[in-house]
Formats: sequence, structure tokens, C-alpha cells
Amino acid sequence: MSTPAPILVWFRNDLRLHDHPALRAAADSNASIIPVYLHCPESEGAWPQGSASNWWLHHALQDLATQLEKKGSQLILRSGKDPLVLLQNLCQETGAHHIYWNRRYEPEAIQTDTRIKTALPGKSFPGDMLWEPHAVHTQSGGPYKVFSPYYKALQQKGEPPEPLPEARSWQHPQTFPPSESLTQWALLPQTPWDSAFLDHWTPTLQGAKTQLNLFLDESVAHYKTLRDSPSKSGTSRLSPYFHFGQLSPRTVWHEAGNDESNGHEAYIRQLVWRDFAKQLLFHFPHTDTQPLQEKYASFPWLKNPDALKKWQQGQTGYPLIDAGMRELWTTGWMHNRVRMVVASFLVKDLLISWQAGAAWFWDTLVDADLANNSFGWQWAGGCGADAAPYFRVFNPILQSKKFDPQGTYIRKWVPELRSLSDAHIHEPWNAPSPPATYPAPMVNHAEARDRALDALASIKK
DNA sequence: AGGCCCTTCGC
DNA sequence: CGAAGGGCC
Repeated sequence: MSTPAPILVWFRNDLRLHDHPALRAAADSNASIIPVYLHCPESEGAWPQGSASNWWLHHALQDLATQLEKKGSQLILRSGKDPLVLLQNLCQETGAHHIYWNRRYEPEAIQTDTRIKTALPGKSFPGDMLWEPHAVHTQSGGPYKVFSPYYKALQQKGEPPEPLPEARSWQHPQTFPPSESLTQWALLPQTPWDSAFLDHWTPTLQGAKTQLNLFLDESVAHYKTLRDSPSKSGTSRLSPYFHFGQLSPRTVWHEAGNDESNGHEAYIRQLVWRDFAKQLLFHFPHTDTQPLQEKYASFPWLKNPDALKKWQQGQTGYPLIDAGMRELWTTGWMHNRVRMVVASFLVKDLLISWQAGAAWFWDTLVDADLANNSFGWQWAGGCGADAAPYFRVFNPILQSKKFDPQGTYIRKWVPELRSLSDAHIHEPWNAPSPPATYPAPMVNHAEARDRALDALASIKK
């Protein structure tokens, strides 16, 4: 009896063992499994992973390798220019006849996967969405561009596929091919800007599980009201786990989604936004760099490196904006409400392009995800699908008073303002003696708002 | 998933 | 003279 040829299971944005369709299918086949991860930053088009994401990736891979070792397996690391070449080499070295992977939906990934499938015996499985893009379309067969009907359509489909349980065990090859060393990939920063990251995150599968359970036990019931308060832990904080696939949306849907309470439905709605963004990038593959609404291609954005830098460093003089930008820099994450406010400020008050904002988020967020990032910034810029109309300009002072009324979030991230009263913390320039170390507002919001509306008028049809 | 400004209405 | 509601950007 000859043993079947081994199967390469190619891990990508699915760094987990549970609900992993490719791994499960390989395990069920009785062939031996060689798990591989390929690091090909140059093949990933215009969007190689950012610095904060690389930090997370390092830890997630280390953890995945450990979990695989507990099963008697090994994670094989290879790096190079082209994943096709690396997979070809691995097939030759190991005698593997099949490569299994879970699908990705970004334009670059689709091109690469298609190229690999024509050259090698690859088999792909459903990726990290509740419903894959081809499973959802409008009456006329096209993609949805508005969230509400998309959400309705998903509700009518009912439960997404059941998550697959983790395979208990599977066959291993007698010898594994050589692996590169994770340390040599130098994913961790050279200068220690990540010093606080481990205080805020546990970037492992156990960390994902713990955070999900914490959220389901303590926060989800009040999600609808608490999710907008940046000083409270009312959001799920699961985004990086989703991005790296340490959690599967199907798993989370089934753990959170069968409860009819307000909080659960509100949370599932957010999971659907995630699918919505992914299907948009899938159907409109240029929207990582180009506005979905064409008339915005001629929008008169300002090139203003000094202003951009003040925004990036949290030195705009608007407390809520600066708190958010500093939270981002320190922890690799920012509360969703604050993301909307800082984005509106960059795009509308400073008239700096949403692409410049997206690039900064891409490099600094541990949850940076091409579909979510592109969609979110186009939404803020008013040029995307179901976007906030451009004339909807967030007032950074009102948003601050409304969502951080006691200034708790501001005091946490902008220590210069800690001693101000609640009455002055949102507008420190009105305080009797404004802190000398905190900058004056870099723009007057009322004037900036008028300027933004004038700019909008200039591109109107 | 806004906000500004004006009107109206209640006190 | 503040709150509430609507038109508009």
C-alpha cells in the first residue's frame, strides 16, 4: 500500500487551526500535511504589510508554529519574490501533489492565486467572509453599493456556513522540508516603537479566544450604546485577530449571532460591514487607490507635509483628534468612533487626501486590512460606496463633548491636558491659562468647514 | 455613521 | 430664550 503524496497547506490570512477549511479538507484526506507560510513582500503589489502589522504577524506566526508543533507538525517558512516559485520548489522537494489554501479576496491576491492555479494543482476553499462575494448579489445580478440592502440580503440568507471544528489530528510526513527562521525575516521593528504593544495585545490564538469570550461575556449586551464611547471598553477589539485569521467570522457569528438581544444584532451588523467592504474591493478592485465615485478624481486635495505630520503626531490642537492619533501610535489601534473623527479632520479640515490618511493607517494599525481601510477612508472622504456625503463634516469639538463628555479618553492620551476642567478640556484654548505645552488649534474649524464645502462645490457636476 | 441655521413653540 | 424640528450644505 503506497502512502498518498503529502498536501501543502498554505497559510495566509488564516493563522488558526479551527474553522480552517483547507486544513480540515487536507486532514480528512488522510494524506500527510506540510503547513507552509510564504513571506513575499515584493509580490504583494502596492500594499506590502505595514510596520505595526508586521509586528503582529511575527507573533501570530510564532504562535501558529507552536500550536502546530503541539499537533506533531511544523510550520515551514519560506520567503522570496514569487509565491508560485516557492510553492513549485516545495512541491519538488516534498513530492506534494496538492496545495490547499483558503481564498483571499483582494485584487492582488486573486491575481496571484489564479496564476498559481494554472501552474500547480491548487485547490482553494472559502476564506474569511461570512458569505463569499459571488454568493451575494442584487436582483439584477450586480454587486451591492449600499449597505442597508446588502445587510438585508444577508439577513435573508440566514445563517452563514457552520464553522468547521478543528481537526484532532492528521498525518505528518516522515521528514519536513527545511524552514527559514522567523527572526531573520526581521518583522519586528528595529527601533523599539512597539514597547507598549504587548501591554495592550496578546497576538496569539489564546489571546483571540480570551478577548472574544471577554467581549461576549461583558460587553456585547451593551454594545449598541457603549461602542461609541472611546473611554470605555465597549468595542470588541477583535479586528487584528480577524485580519490575521486568528478568528474566523463564521465562528464569531455563530457564537454571538444566535442571541436576539440588541447588542448581539448590533455587533453582527458590524461583522457584516466587514463583509461589505471586502465584496466592494472584490468588485471594484481599483478602489484601494482610486475613488469609487469618479468625479472625486479631480478633487483639489492639498499637498501639505507639515499639516500631515501634525495630524500623524497628534499635534493638531484638537484634543479628541490628538488623543486618537496618539492612541494609534502607542497601541497600533484606535477606537472606531475616533477613527471617523480623525479621518474627517484630515480630509475635510486639512483637505489632505484620504489616500494619505489610508497610507498612515496602513503602516500604524495592527488591524490594517486593505478592504476595510480603503472602504473606511473612502467613506470618510465622501467618495466611496454609501459614503457620508462630503458636506457631512464632523465637528471635532462637538464629537468630543458628545462621545467623551468627561474627557476621560482625552486625559488618557493627552497628558498635557489632564489638569483642565471638564468644561475646558474639549476646547483648551478657552481655558483661563491654556497648557503651554499643548499646541493651539492648527486650523479654525468653522473656516475649514467652509473651505471644504467650497472645494466640494468645485467638483460638482 | 452631521451640523449649521432658521423657524416655531413652549415657558 | 432654550428646546425641538426641518431645510439645506
